[in-house]
Amino acid sequence: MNYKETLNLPRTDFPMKADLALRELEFLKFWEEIDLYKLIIEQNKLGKPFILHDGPPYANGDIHLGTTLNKVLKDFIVRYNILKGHFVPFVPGWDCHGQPIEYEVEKKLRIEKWKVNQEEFRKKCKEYALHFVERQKEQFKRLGIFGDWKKPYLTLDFEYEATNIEVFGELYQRGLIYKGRKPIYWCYHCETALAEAEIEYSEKLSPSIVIKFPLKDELFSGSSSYFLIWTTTPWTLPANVAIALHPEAKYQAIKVENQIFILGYNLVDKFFEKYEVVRDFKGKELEGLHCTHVLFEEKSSQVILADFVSLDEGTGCVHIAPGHGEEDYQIGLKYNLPSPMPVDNRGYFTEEAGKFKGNHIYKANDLIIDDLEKRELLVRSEQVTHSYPHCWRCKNPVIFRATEQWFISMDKEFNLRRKTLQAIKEVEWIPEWSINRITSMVEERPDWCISRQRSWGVPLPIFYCESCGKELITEKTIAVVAELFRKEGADSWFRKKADEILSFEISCTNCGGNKFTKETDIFDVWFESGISHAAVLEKRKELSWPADLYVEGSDQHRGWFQSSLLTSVGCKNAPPYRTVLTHGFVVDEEGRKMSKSLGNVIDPLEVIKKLGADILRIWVASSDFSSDVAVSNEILQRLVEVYRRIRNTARFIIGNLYDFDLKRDSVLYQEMEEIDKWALLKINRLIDKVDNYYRQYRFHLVFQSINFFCANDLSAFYFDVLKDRLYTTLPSSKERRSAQTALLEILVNLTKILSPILTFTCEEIWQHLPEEVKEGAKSVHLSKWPTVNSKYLDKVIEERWEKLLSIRSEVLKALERARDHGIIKDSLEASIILKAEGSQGELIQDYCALLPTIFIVSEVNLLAQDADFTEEENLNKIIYHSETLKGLVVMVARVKTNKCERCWNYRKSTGENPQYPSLCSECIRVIEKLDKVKGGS
RNA sequence: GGGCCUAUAGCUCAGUUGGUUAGAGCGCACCCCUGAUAAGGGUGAGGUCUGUGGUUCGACUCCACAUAGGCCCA
Repeated sequence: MNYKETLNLPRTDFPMKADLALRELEFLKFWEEIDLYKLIIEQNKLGKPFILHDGPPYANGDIHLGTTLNKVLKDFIVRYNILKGHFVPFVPGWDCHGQPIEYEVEKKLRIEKWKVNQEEFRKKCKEYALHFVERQKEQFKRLGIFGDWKKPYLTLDFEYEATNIEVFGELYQRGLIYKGRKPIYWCYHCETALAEAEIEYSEKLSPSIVIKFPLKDELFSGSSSYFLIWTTTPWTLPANVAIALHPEAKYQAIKVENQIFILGYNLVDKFFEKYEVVRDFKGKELEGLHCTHVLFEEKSSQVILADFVSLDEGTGCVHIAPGHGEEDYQIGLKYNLPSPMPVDNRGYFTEEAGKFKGNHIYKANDLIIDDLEKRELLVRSEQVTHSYPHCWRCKNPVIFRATEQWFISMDKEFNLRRKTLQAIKEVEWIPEWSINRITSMVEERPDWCISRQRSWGVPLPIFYCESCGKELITEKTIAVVAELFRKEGADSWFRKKADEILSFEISCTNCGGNKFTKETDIFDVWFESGISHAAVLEKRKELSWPADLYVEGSDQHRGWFQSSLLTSVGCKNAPPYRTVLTHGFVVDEEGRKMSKSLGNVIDPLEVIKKLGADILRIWVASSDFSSDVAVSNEILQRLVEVYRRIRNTARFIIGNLYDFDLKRDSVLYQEMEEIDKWALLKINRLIDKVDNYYRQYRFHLVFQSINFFCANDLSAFYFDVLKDRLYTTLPSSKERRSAQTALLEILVNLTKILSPILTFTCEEIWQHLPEEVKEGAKSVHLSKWPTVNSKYLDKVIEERWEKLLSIRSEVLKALERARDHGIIKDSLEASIILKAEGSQGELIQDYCALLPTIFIVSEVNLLAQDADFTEEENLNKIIYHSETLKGLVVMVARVKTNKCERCWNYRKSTGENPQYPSLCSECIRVIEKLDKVKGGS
């Protein structure tokens, strides 16, 4: 007779195979249909607001694992807070302006920027940006990211563009904005500024000269002294203002034919064969000396110190022209040096270059060398070929040239630096080292250059007087431009003439003129994204300023964290965020960064197609994001296994609830089996633990704890033990209903606490749960975080079962030995006798009746206190002395009773009833009752 | 070259204020089950805690240096 049909085996249509790539799409559709975002926002509108402000990714290309990591982390936080009942509007954003898009548009459309008008070009840029906004939006949605995708913020929104103007105006009012000079790449042929990406390096032939700067100060009596410097750009010498030495490096003064030369100690032999050493110096001992300018005797050049000076090439003494180099410029700021700029747009020397005026710089090279030779200041002159930046367009060599730029001052009266450093202290930075990083960056950063000579961005709202050139920035002009941008967008700046914009009575504060021109520069895109707190948090009614949280990669200490902070402190004297959370970068399994050349790039879109978004989400959840996060195919494969375990845990429960009706069948806590109480205790401990981990943003611990619970507490123990009761007892028996009551509660809670991570799978589980437990939530994401039921936290049960479990693990070891010796195969074939002392013995005594269930064996007996095992060689039994539990001895033998065909236990009663020769008495009782039920119906 | 960060089993992570034989999940090997079945259970093998010095009665833990890697600068 086949008794299988009399068992209550699990039944479910919840598939074992996830098929995430396909199934996830259904849930996306479902969420879309019910407009989940709106429902959640509506449901939590009275909750405490939690504002996580999204940093805008650049609208260029598809998402990668870096953006995936960032958005998924944010999503965990957002969803956890939603479950906690908070009001969590999440408005995603995109950074839409800037040079990379300009570059791509030029390249892709093969249009030459200077041949189309600016408006046309900007239109193309806009199309390009919007195209990628849409693409990335779909990709983020596919990842299961919760957010207001219907109304994201874009830095090219009119309102957003207008806010740039307002913030600029505010900063200007407060005296933070000034016009200064800064060297940038400049092509004299195209007469334009160039961005980093528009530079190509190629070989160039240049003069290479070593010259001597006469020392003015008397250092060594009797002889004239000189600093030796080396340069490959003689044309920059007219702009020389200083000579830089390395502060810690060793320098030497040497005497050659009554002239004294000062240069790097280890470089002397490169220049001189015969010499006499006069003295050694450290670079810093020479600071503050003055030399006569090599070209203009009336000018001087001072000796300064700079860490960037190298003693590996040249002379160890570096010619400094702040107008012609980034490093020179920076050090010039530090020493407050002038930055003469005697070169015009076309590469010709101006008045400022005195006798070289009117000459093109490359022609002037020769003139300068001649001049130096005439005045006996030239030591060596030759030609070298070296790698040099060229214009990508016209292929001519570019120059570094200081031009007028707009800056935000760090140290003027307002003292932005000091205020920002103060503001940093008011913010919580996670992890802790993050505060050091931002602090030292703000301490050391130079003034912020906010102007760019490009087209794709928001113009600086500045007018210039046509007659005297003075800039015009007033409250009124700012308001007018802001209003214009709000209505027509920044494009209007390029469309309209200055007097069309300034359609009211206004005159120059300097000369009274009333004709104006417009500024052609645009804002640095970091300024644009840096004002998002003003353009988004302050302007959108569902949001508020400051944000509770910013979450970005560690590179943003220099980027968005800082640009946001500076604009916020500049306008409001306060930081735009309460907490800043930083994450690391995505690297491969060896810790190397992802790059095409290393061939270790993993595309999230491919992973989604193959494995599903939930696997990527698990990847994020399993990693400690505070440092770099590794990914590889092996890592993803491991995660698939982990996923399966969790999925099957849920499936097992669902399958065992097929006949459970919560209202009809649930068992009161106090009437439950003790092991079921233990299971409820465990899930509640887990809820509490995981709650704390979520709050601390320690998602990998959330995930580990849940994983451990599923694998260890449930699958390996609770479920395994439960099967007998679930399958073999009468369907409506209290024991079985007790188990089902616990199982349902476990699954409901598990699903909720896991839903911020496994968004899709938890929704799938939710759809398989009975309505009564959902409290009306048609999506798991509309449910509430479970409250820990303190009634379940029974310490006595907890301690007792911890001990029982440790005994169990010893018994399992003994069973394994018995298996090795061929005494048993299935653990139900085992009969166990335990010997234990003291409290352990008492515990075993108390639970003796339950132990066969817990151990999944057929018989367990306790050896009398004074008795002992006879340790004779016996092939039919195993005696195992526990190493970890003192005094515990486990004897395993094969049962002598017969196997019940239905429940598979070996029992004395099996076969006693001739009517059911293969069943035990317990199964007979169940069968007869089942028959009665069947017969009656 | 500078600032900040990271380094524990094949993979992902724990490891409380320095204190016994360094833990877990996954993977792997072997075994069991075939009533969670393209599932489930058990046992086990894996670690000079990146290296070298130092502090200490005692260091995975504290200090210094080095190596490898990451981010940001130069």
